[in-house]
Amino acid sequence: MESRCENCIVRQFNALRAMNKEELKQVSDSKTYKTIKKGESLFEEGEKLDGIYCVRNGVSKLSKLSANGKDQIVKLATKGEVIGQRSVIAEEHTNLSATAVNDMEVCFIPKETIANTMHKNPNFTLEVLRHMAHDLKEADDVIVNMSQKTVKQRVAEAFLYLKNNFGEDSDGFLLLTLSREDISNVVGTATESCIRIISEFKKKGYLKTSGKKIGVADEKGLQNLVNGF
Amino acid sequence: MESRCENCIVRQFNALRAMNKEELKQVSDSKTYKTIKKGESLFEEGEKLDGIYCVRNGVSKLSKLSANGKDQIVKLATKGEVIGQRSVIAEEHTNLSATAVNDMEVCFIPKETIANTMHKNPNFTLEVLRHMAHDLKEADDVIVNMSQKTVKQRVAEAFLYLKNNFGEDSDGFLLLTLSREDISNVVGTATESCIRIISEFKKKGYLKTSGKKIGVADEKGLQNLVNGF
DNA sequence: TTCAAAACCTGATAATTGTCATAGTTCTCC
DNA sequence: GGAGAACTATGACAATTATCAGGTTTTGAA
Repeated sequence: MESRCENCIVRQFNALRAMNKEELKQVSDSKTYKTIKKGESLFEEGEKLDGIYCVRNGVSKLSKLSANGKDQIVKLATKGEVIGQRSVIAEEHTNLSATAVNDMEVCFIPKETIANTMHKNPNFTLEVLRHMAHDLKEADDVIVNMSQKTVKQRVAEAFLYLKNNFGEDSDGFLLLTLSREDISNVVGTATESCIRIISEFKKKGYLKTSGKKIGVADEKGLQNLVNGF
Repeated sequence: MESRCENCIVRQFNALRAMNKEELKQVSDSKTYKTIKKGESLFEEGEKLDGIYCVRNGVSKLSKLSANGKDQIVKLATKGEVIGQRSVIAEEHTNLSATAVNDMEVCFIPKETIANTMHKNPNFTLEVLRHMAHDLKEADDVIVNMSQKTVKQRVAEAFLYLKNNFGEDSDGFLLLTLSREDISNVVGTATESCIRIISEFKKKGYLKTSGKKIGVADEKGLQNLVNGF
């Protein structure tokens, strides 16, 4: 399953696209390939990271344990995204835990390789900066949603997000299946409340289910709910 | 009130510390000095920015209007901090509005000057990146607090934050006086709920007031509350 | 100084959300 | 293929928080 970064499609989605051939070669030579099984963790909150992870396949949840014992999922990272860069750049311990939501394939790139390129290639650093600027905007938007929208609106928004970012199969069911608990932890609510709202949405025709799978049945309806109608 | 950036103390707190003499001269020559009165806005959400603001004095709230008509304050920026860099770096319209909470003095630096330095000086870009990494961490923490802590805990936390980041006078009253509405908008709650909790904290001896001024009277007590005791 | 507007405060009530208890369902793995 | 674990579901109730309505106090501008 190993391959050369130069030919990696995934790279097109992240800051590594700004690297030149020589730099990519260095990454290719120093990287290690890993598989992580569903439920296993890439790293835990507070750990010191020696490099960053580039996701080739699968999805990871980035979460933080709060004082009341609940995990808050802050972000879901999928194919093409890089995990751990914030901590490596700031030279701090990680602020979040990363856990595989399904089976994953990732490349681990040692921090020295990254630091090396950042000192030599301003374009790469700038590209990393742009990606982080984007992450920051998203985080700010999440803050506003968390504090100003009702749980019902946030659940609706979560399903629209899952549909638009992870897609659906030919029958209209979400490709990324999260447990009810994970959905609650994205939304920031009690699992029971989340389940109740999903049931309600099903009754109202906004969602459909088939076994464990959930699908968006009425995107407009959900969108109206999010917008407060 | 004009002065040379080379001698500006404020610069020590932000990414401009990584600039060399020549670059600072360029900033000094292109910057403009502005004063903004309490309540006036530096920019509104959705505007296109032609540069960044470096705060020399005063405090600005960065907020976003949500669908229900309430402002959510995402960050308070004070002396030494830079405002608008995210939007300039990402070359996007601003995501937040910036409004002066009290009278401000700021320097406006055209984006060309910044872009110019970023392309030439990797250390500067890296320093900007580090600051943004820090902002992102703080934003992630806010997300967790918003979704997992009660309003009471968040109010307690807000006062501890105000004390530790903006200081208090010799009588122990907060130097930064926010309206009850602004506090609610930081905490993400209804103004009435916020006022009620402030009253309660006063009765319990956690806070003290004198006219419009509020002071932290029992830091330990507030901290315990935040931690869930 | 005065008066209107804004800010602050409190009570009553309703709506939202969380918690606890319990039961059904699905999944896993021996 | 069956036992136990984990996940999903629902009801009853409690706690939290928002909303509305009415006051008082403070502020700022004429």
